[in-house]
Amino acid sequence: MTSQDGIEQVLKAASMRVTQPRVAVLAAVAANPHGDTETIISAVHREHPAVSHQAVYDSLKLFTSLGVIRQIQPQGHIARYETRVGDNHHHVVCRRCGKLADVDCAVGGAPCLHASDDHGFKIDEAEVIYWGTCPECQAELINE
Amino acid sequence: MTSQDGIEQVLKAASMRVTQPRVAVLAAVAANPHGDTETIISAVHREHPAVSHQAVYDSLKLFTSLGVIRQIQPQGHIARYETRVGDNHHHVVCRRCGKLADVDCAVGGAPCLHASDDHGFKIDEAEVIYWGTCPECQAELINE
DNA sequence: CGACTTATCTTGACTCGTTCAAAATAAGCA
DNA sequence: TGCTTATTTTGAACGAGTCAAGATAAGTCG
Repeated sequence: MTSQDGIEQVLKAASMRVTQPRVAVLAAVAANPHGDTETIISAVHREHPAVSHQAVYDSLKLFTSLGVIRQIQPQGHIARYETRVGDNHHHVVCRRCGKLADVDCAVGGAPCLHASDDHGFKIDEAEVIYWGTCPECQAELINE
Repeated sequence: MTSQDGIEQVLKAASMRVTQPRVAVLAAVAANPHGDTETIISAVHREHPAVSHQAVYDSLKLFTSLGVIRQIQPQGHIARYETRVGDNHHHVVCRRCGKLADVDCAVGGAPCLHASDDHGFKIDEAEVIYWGTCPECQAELINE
């Protein structure tokens, strides 16, 4: 799905050009699960030093709107990206160090999607973020 | 709970001073449900023109850490605040205009708090944000 | 009640992730 | 191979939020 060919398919299907920066960005996101923008930019630069940060931002935004990648941005943290989309999974965030991990839906397919009173809103997505403390930080807290 | 006396109780219990800016900020948050920082600052200024934006930021952070108010910050939007805390309710956000509404828990007391696999994280909160389109925006979209 | 201590506030500069805009480049078509 | 125009590069700008130093006032103690 994020293979070289897959990328081209997706882009062409959306009438978008297949460019080096775009391919590099998608590869970087796939290679750095939950990586933030900074990480993605660095990863891209390793292979293609000439790619500008702007191109990375543009590509990330494009892929996000196409549904190929997903942006996650917990409160107080900068944006992170992942290629795992469409399976309705959620995330746990460590309050202390900001680490992020995937969490499959507790309830099944599309949990929590029905609010008790939706105020007339037409809801299309339920985003769940679990907050807590990661194993490493738990250990460090004990040693203080 | 956010009455004049209540505020003093909370602050004193935490060994914090009861100051004009703090009282004004809490009153402003109570009077502007889901108001963003800009709104809170304006509201405070109406009564106390001399209060600085920094004092507002400080107070908001203080009250948030004390658990008196809650900060909500959907992706791509600036921080908003509300005084309704401790009842585990969630929010719907309009993708189009950013409007925010309260949503009571669909499942009951503390839904979704148990992740299927928590990766060793010690989870203390489940934050749910529903994304959709508010009634007004639905109407406008039809008229286009 | 008045002086003191220090938490809190004011002021104003600054950070940093992200966006904007114009000129240069290269992807894809003919 | 050349052309058209979507993308990129470049470099400046934005804005919510933070930092730091000195001024102020809340609470305390005599």
